[in-house]
Amino acid sequence: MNKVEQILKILSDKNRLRIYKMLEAKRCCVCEIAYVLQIKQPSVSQHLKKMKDAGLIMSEQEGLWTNYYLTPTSQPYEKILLSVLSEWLGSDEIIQKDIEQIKSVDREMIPKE
Amino acid sequence: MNKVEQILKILSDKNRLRIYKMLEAKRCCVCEIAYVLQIKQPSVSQHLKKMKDAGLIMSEQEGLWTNYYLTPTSQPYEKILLSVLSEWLGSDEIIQKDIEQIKSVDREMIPKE
DNA sequence: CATCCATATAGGCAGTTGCCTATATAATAA
DNA sequence: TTATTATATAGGCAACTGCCTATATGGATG
Repeated sequence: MNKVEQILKILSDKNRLRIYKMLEAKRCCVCEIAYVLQIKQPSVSQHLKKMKDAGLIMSEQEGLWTNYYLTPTSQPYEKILLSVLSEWLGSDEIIQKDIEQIKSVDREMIPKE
Repeated sequence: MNKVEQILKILSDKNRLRIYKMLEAKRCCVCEIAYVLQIKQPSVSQHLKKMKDAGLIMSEQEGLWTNYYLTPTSQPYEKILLSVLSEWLGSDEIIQKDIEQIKSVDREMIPKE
């Protein structure tokens, strides 16, 4: 039950749901996500840390950038749960705009606060 | 997204997950749930209120007792999500004990504090 | 009516959350 | 090395959570 509870807790936050869907669309760095969510970079880092600790996402260094991406889950229940959530969220307007935006954003061009 | 978020938030609590599975097993009154969860009656009432506000459960008066039961959902995504969660939780030891206990408990015989 | 009983509500408290600003870290570039 | 840049971490703060105790509510019964 703890694993279920943990995943539900992690995903029961609007911004983390948005992050999840963005990472589904493409690998993202912290500043891209911060730009789309319109919150400060440290807040994004904290969300990503929680999601990473829960095993939902992973990261890879690319120079100065850290690219985050979804963990390819093999656990059947988790897999199904996430895909249902993903589909459900797919019909959300904000999510749709996020995906559009994250796909077109250029990480080199993001104004630095 | 708000609906998704709300449901995830409601279910991201261990005791509420246990309540959900108990109500799946049978209609329960507050004192039965309090007995199984080993928490005080007001705490159970509060959990139930939240779950009811989220539309997850409903209640019906039966004399002094209030019987709670799962809302028959027609919303497809919610339905699938809940059934996946339910299956996943079905393999949990604590949940299994809860179900056994809630099925055999006699509401007339619960020691009053 | 008055009492009893199951449940609901109010209020308090400690722990958690999500955001922020300030600062540290680590990789790159000059 | 020093400066720059992206990210991580620390610390603070207001809001929220889940539990408790005390009390209110309302149906059932004598």
